[in-house]
Amino acid sequence: MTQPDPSLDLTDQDLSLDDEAHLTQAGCAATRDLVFVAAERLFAVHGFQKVSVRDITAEAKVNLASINYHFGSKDALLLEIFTRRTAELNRARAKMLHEANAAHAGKPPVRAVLHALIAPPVRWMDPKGERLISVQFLIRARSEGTDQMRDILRTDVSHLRRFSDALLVACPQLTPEEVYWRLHFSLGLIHNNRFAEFDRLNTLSGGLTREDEVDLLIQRMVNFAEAGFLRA
Amino acid sequence: MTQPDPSLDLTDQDLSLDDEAHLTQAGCAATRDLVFVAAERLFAVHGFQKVSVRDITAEAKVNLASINYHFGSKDALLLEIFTRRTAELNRARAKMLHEANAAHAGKPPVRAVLHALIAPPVRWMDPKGERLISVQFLIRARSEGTDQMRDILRTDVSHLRRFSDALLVACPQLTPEEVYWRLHFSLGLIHNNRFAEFDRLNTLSGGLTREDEVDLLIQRMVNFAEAGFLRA
DNA sequence: CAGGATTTCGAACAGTTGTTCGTCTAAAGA
DNA sequence: TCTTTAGACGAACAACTGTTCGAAATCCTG
Repeated sequence: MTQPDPSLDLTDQDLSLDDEAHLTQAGCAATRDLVFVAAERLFAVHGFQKVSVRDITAEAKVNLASINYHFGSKDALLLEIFTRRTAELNRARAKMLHEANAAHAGKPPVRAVLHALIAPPVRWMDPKGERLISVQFLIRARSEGTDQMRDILRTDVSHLRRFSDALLVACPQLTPEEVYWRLHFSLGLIHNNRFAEFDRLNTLSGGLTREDEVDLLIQRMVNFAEAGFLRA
Repeated sequence: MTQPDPSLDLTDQDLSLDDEAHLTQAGCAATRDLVFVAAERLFAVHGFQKVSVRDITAEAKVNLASINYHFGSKDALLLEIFTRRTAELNRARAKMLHEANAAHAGKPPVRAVLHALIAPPVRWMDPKGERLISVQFLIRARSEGTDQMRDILRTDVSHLRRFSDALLVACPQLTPEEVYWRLHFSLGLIHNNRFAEFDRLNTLSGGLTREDEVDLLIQRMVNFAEAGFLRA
């Protein structure tokens, strides 16, 4: 690592941030946090428009006016959930890309880059974990989100560019345009994995009940994407 | 006010059906058709929940009660658009698969099967055509649709099974489970190609303004998916 | 043209939406 | 102890939702 690329690197504070630092101290769940988790769950399950502020406050067992008092508006609450979860996901991806860079002298192979891109969100999909609703929320935000959310996704190319730069280094035979398209396709593998689709696939394949199902799914996805990148 | 019976399934004699046979004769756009096209457009652009019946009737320049009179309810209108467009898309795909079977003595290669799966919806995405809103509507229905719509998609495995069967024949070295997963991934390539994402990609790649852009995109997607299937 | 059927129209319905207001409670600071 | 202040609470607001109804208008057939 004679000349570290700043775009592929991470600042130390990025990697050490605590995702749950926002919670009220002493683990005491304040009204604000109750609203946050209830809203995220309901939004993830039923969609943004179908959930009213009364549904949220009822689920959180707090007063109706709490949302407007603590977050300003329903849309502001939505946006705060979105920005926090997006930052967490980006951080997890950046951390894995950082480790891949360290392990391969700044030139990680295609498979390592794709793994850093795919593994974090798919790991969140583990039904045993409590991150499932967060990734379901983020996937929903991609299509049902407000214009402001989509602007954030669109202007957040700096995060995506770390991966496209790494893939360009790993695939010198490909033009940048080709790399961008195949990266786009790889992202499509992830976004299509909402859990409603899992049922549809279960009808065909016979179920996903294995214990290590998530890791196996990651391997399948990385295999598929890697083949698309290694193609001539 | 008789309801049509659009069958989502398809037999070989259906391949010659006219998609626009439902329109009022002599091209005269009746109120029902005005509502249909206006609703499809608004739903595709703004989403299902954000569009009210007053938005639709205003866009169509018809009376407010027209939706309930001609379709029964807002949800029934939504469902009719969905079933019709789904049937049209399935028919186009089945026709291409049928032709691939005829051209390859019943054993088409992987590439031909994937092309039959990918080309029809991506062709609809051509901004020059008038099918763009239809495919945008269908993509939206996949995540925002009612439970009834998702039931139709989930139980419509007979359509998808034609392709999985053809892929099983073309890839005898793969287990059925592997084929189903890779087919799932290939579908993800398509569903991720909503046009909002195109802008995001444009920021990276520099724009998609070529005349034959759609055909080139189909080639890229088929290349990517084929590589994933031909992988050992 | 007559008259039944079909469609259009305006108005209103009852319910839900996000938000706001004034008041009350309770803990912290001086 | 008195004052300040952040938060919780119930009630209400105005706007909007999908739907329904009866009357008016139009079309089609005999």
